[in-house]
Amino acid sequence: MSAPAWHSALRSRGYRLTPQRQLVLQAVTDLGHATPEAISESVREVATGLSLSTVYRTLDLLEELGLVTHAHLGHGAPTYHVATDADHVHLVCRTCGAVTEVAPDVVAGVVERLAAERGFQVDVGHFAIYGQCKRCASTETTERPPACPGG
Amino acid sequence: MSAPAWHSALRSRGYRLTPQRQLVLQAVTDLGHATPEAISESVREVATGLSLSTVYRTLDLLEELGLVTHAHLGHGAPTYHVATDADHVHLVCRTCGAVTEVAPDVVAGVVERLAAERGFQVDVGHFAIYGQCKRCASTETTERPPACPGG
DNA sequence: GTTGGTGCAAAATGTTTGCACGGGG
DNA sequence: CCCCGTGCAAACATTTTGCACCAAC
Repeated sequence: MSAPAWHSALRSRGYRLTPQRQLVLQAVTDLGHATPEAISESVREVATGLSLSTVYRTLDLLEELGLVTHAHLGHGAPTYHVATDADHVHLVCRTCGAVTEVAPDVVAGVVERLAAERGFQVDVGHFAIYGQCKRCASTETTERPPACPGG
Repeated sequence: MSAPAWHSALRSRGYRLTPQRQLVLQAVTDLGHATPEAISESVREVATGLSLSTVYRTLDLLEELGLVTHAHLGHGAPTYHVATDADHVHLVCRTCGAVTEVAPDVVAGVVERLAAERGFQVDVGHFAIYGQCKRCASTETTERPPACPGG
């Protein structure tokens, strides 16, 4: 493990090393795409008493330090992942809510075009691409599932 | 006015015509990108007593009928617009929060590719494209504005 | 006159904040 | 020993829901 990495990321900025911060970072690493609520539950499986507000404060801190980032996959809670994870784009189905990851090169053309034409630096992973997956599109006319699971 | 259009959209599905529904649809039309809160305030300028829960229920209904749609421009409230508006993509700056609209043909390549390779039908307007605008990118090293206005 | 729609208030969901105590450095 | 970080509870922001009344048809 690269324990020294986040270790010094905190220390060098004057922040303290606490078991809570280690637990949250570990949970984000383990869970992949984790909501604050999920992180809180995950931590509670191995330790007691980590409060939800500490999870929020810790995620803010870890994000400020560049150790984690968050993405919006729907109208619900954001999901956090470790910053060392490779960038990826999320496809979210409006009908079944399924989340699929695709490589960022799928949107590379758009990224380059917006950079060249507008000087806009795209963060490809931050918001999902929304739409309808193959299966749901094909059953479209037959069934009409209720609402918009992913927002 | 195409009053008969939404008129019959409601009636043909067995829904009633109410002043509240007309007011909400009018407000969405007038405001362009409107949050439920903004709609509520807008309506209150011309009428009294429209409750916020009715705004939410009415927006759900109008969306189900295909008269309005919503988009997520940040971590805050979603924005609603009339479905007859032309599709457009939103660029949101992580630093200053500015929202810019771009034509959907900028992302047409991605849309086609995902349709061809994955059978995924993209709703280009639903989630914004997140990143950093030209001005904020150029002042990046100088200033460090606080957080993430657009989420 | 029926029944669906509305207003109000309360609950649910997601996040932030004030404050006193305790542990990290 | 200092004071940052934590837990707890309460505030906050947004959306949903239960229920009685009222209005559209």
